[in-house]
Amino acid sequence: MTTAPTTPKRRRSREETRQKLLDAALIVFAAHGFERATVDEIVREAGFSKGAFYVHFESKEDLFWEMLRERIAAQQDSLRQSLEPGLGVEENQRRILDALFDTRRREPLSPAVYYEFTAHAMRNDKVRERLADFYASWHEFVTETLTMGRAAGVIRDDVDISLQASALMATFEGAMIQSQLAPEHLRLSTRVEAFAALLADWLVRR
Amino acid sequence: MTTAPTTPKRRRSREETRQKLLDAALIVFAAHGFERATVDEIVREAGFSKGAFYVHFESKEDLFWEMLRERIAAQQDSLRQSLEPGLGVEENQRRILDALFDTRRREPLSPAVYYEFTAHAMRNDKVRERLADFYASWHEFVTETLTMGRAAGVIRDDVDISLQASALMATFEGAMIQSQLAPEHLRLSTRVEAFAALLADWLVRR
DNA sequence: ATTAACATACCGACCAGTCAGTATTCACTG
DNA sequence: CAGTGAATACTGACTGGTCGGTATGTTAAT
Repeated sequence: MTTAPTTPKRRRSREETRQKLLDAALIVFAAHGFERATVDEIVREAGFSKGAFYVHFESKEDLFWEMLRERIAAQQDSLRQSLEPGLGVEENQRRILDALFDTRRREPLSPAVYYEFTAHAMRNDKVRERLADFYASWHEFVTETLTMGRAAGVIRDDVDISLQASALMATFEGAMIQSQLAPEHLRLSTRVEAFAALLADWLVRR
Repeated sequence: MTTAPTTPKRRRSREETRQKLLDAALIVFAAHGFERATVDEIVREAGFSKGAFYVHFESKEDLFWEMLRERIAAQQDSLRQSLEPGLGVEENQRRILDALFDTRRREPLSPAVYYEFTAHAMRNDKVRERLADFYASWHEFVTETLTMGRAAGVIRDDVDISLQASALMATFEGAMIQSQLAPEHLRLSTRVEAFAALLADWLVRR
């Protein structure tokens, strides 16, 4: 009697290869961005040949979508885990903002990659619509979180919650750009606390 | 006796060519972005040959900087003109926010071009530093405007003004991204007024 | 005749995607 | 269990095309 039937060797190998390609893609995209990253470098990094790539993915963009899906899911999971609804008002508010910044700071894919692809999406309707779905899922996530905050009496409830979520997301995106781009003396990454305080002042019930 | 000595024909022709190339570049960059825009298409659009291009510009990136400088100056001029310090509080606040959105909406260079180049800058220190200078000039502009608003008693003055300017810029950048990217039901461009009201609520003295 | 302004042909590098071939594993048979 | 053919996973040389930049030629003003 053998051990419980595992997935066949073939199949396991296939999935391993796919995952290695995804991992390599994460590294290469982070280093060079979407346009400049080459399939050749991705497969070299993964230790495979070009042919292997096109067995697993239709195109470079196809691969990118897969990677994006994985990353966004991971980010949302990370955020969900850092929210503890049982804590006090002050503490919870701080946690939300800290978690927002921390999660993005730890992200292996640099903000530049997201912005580059966003720019790409702005020019291509098909791509834009697909990326908009991801954006919508973020919006939903933020709205849910704000709803929890309102229920706990932490978040102000005198404005439209969807608009509130949009505004929070907009502010956050902009802050991320600044943290990457702005000259040192204006950089917010070095004073996240101050910025978080501003955001809090805006969001919090008063 | 001839008429007053104008600039020599040679020279005038040279400057005209340069300007035509810049105009064509604006169109082509807007259509395809920085990476995908080709020098060939720019010169075709301008009605010249490739040789002419490299007489006037060192490289594609060189041309882009020139264009960026021109566009940002134009935007700031446009904003400056729409601010009339003599008006009432409510009216002036509305004008500031409207002007912000309007100016960017009318901009011939699409937001995508800025984001793509920003992403490019995030990966290259030399480029980043140079783009950061432009960012700093925007920050200075916004700070000056806020200072005027404070003097008029319109803008709240209980937070650091530099941070306030950064936050306003961040929010605005994010809103622009959303207006290009978000799905229709979340798009802010169709409800700028609501967003402006949120921003105002945050900025305005209370 | 000289020179500035521009034209044209070209180069070398790059790169996404293809395809015919190879090595490895699996399924089946006797 | 050995043997065998077929399917699978992957290889890597190749293609067709693109594009930034250059070298050299041509024209017209001075």
